[in-house]
Amino acid sequence: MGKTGHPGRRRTLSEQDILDAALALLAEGGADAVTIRGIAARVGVAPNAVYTYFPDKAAVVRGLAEHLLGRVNHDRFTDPSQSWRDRIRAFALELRAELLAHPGSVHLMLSHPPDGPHTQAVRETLLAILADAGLGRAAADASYLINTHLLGSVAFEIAAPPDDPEARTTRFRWAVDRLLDGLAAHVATVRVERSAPR
Amino acid sequence: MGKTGHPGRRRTLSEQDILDAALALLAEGGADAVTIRGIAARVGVAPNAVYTYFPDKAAVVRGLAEHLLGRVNHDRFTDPSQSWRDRIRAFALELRAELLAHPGSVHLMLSHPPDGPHTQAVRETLLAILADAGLGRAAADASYLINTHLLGSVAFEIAAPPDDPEARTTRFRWAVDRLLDGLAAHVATVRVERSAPR
DNA sequence: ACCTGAACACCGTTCAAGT
DNA sequence: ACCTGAACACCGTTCAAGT
Repeated sequence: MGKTGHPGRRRTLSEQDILDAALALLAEGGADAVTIRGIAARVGVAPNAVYTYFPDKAAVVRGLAEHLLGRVNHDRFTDPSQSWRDRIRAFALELRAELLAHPGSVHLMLSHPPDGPHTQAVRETLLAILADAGLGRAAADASYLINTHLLGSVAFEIAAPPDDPEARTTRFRWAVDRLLDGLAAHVATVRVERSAPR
Repeated sequence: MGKTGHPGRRRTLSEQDILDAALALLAEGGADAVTIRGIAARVGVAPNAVYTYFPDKAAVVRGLAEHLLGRVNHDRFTDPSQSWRDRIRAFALELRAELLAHPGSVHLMLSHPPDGPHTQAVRETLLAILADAGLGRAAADASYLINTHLLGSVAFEIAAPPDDPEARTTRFRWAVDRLLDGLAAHVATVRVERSAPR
């Protein structure tokens, strides 16, 4: 199906092959190792052949970030039997773990902000939780606050000298709890406004 | 004074000349434009001559970040006549403005975390305010929370498409206020522990 | 000590050409 | 349509040599 064009054409590669190679390079050598030439060498092709699948390096990097965000399981955060605080805590910890597992991914996302379907799915999951929490119109700002803290936090952790990883997790949880306290205080404000609109 | 060594030597450059050139390149072309060869060309010297003043590019970049942090005026944040909330708000807004004025500086700091005297001065100013706020042992974690949010926030703002700058400032202030609410709630907790130690 | 010229080992990207 | 070889315009860094 689809318009495969002429049938006699070679398509030795797929976009996924390229993203897999990029992911492997990211895992082995960090963000600096994610290189068009390195990807090409890893999939056994000339460097410029990569440009058949992606228009430029930025597109490859966005695809890579998308691929990473596609690995998060949303179901655990939409379960309404848990409190919104617990759900956001779990959400933040899961994404942090995913980003920490791929050092350099944060720098890639900060320099080339992704905006594909997986990215939007993650954004909407977070927005749904915040709406459940009762943040109303401020849900978007709260989402921005959490994303911002998450990326900044992981970027710092990767750049900083490797001290005790358990202490870093504790520090991250502490920060998230302060954030949640701040959001909870604002929820109370919103509630007051809503019950006394004038 | 000092040990200038042999008097007949040329010293056409200073470390400051190199940092000034790097700052100009950062202002003109962003983080990617900060390049050893570009700096050398701008100060009128062969590329490898830069290695006489700095051991490698990372050192230049750290020096550049240091230079930027040296521009913040600490006095405005140590004034005890203002509330700690106002002082942290001013601190965050000032640093954000300084970083936004030099697009790319955040990426430089995130990839090469600075640790010179100006960096430490900024850190200690923030710690002092947080100690004033009554955060006690949690001051370090709170400082980390604010730094993390600040850098992540600015990185996001620079990477995102240039929408209304005033709206972005409003969003930033909103986020800082949520953070302060969260910290204030924790101050109350600390106070309770201190007045009832057993 | 400070600077130069030349080189090494890389980059991303483009172009012309082959199938 | 997809791939190759060759090239262009860059990087950071090192080395040997000059003063």
